[in-house]
Amino acid sequence: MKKQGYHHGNLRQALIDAALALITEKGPTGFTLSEAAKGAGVTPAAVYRHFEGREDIIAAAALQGYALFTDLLDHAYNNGQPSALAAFSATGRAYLAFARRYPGYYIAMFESGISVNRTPEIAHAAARARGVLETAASALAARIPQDKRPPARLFSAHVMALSHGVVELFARNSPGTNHPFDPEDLLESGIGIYLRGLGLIPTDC
Amino acid sequence: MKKQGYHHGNLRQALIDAALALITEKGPTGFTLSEAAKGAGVTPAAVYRHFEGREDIIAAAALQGYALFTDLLDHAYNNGQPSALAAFSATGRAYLAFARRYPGYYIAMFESGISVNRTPEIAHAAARARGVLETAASALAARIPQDKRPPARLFSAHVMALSHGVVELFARNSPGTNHPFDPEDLLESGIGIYLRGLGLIPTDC
DNA sequence: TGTACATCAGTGAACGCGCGTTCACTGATGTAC
DNA sequence: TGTACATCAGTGAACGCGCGTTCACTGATGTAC
Repeated sequence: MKKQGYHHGNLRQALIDAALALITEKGPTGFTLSEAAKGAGVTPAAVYRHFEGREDIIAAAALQGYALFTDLLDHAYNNGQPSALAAFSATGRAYLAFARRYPGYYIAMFESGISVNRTPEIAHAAARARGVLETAASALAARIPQDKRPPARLFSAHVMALSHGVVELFARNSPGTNHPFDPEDLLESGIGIYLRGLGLIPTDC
Repeated sequence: MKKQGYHHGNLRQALIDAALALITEKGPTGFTLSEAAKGAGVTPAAVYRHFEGREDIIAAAALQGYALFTDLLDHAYNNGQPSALAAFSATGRAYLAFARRYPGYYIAMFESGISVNRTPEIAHAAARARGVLETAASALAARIPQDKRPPARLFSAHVMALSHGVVELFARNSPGTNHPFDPEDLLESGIGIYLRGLGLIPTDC
């Protein structure tokens, strides 16, 4: 937050950061253009030098979020090392870790009402993130006999749904709600059981 | 919508219905007290005869939603008949069916920002719904050898998370988004693989 | 059955507020000569 | 190095709007006698 006089320096990013802070603190509804401007130490009118309007700020935040998300997933995937299974699990954990470490981005991406199809850029960024999960799923699927192999997209969709559900239902600290399970454990055990169901983890039957 | 003159008859329910319609159409943000009043054919001020304010309407809708949700889940569970497994699967399907048939209720319950702990009534209603899923999970868990049986709450949480994730990521028709999978198939296959992982459906290993 | 009256669900005008957005402007910066 | 000027990122005042909420009110309903 280095602000020296009339010109801001990097107002665009400062506005996105302010928006993320507001979203994190008060939910997607609690974000207004005016307040984001105030957060960045600037008049509401100045916002229009960098964004088309209120929604455009959230969209920009979501776009950044998808890029970061992809990076984290990709880093967790680690080119499928040390094993397809370990890499896949790590990717699942990274999903939850992202949601917990960057709630503002997560909300902008999934809860703000911004459609992935708002701009081609966002659609592309979201597709890249999905791509990482599907790559991880493919590598893992290769270990299942071809005739009983489910489409990789199907089970990456399962893992996405499970992860998203865990985030939304169990990783949001609604005041007063005390969840009986640690979200990380919940996701880990859920994916474990699921992978056993696919025959990718040995059962003792 | 039978409105005969000065007195409305059942304004309270009419307001809830108007709120649900608005929420369904425009999302949780697109709901305003004034517009709900207009939808019910009444002055905004009249709302205060029945509700404490804007949020109170959503809370009332959510409460009704939880009651209906519980009924549907309970009906699908059907006292565990014809089998624990079939009853459990039916309950999972009912989760998704509720979200698709009553999107307004679903949004009020899960996406509106209304906390389950807002009132004891809502908390209780939500707990009842969860109770049905846990009962179904318990009956099923009884078929797993006791020493390797996971807590019923754990795997009912898994199924809730998977179901919720499927609803949020794949059952919302964001304009322009074309999902490769039918949500019902996605949930069904996901639960199937999961149950196989628990050893509740025979594998051929 | 008819009248007086209490109850209560609605009206409609008014309010203050913060919002998003616009506009003509001005101060700072960087560049050409 | 110094000056003139173009560029552009910000200001600040103003706007119209719809919001939630309040208030004194009034019309409709139901009940006591």
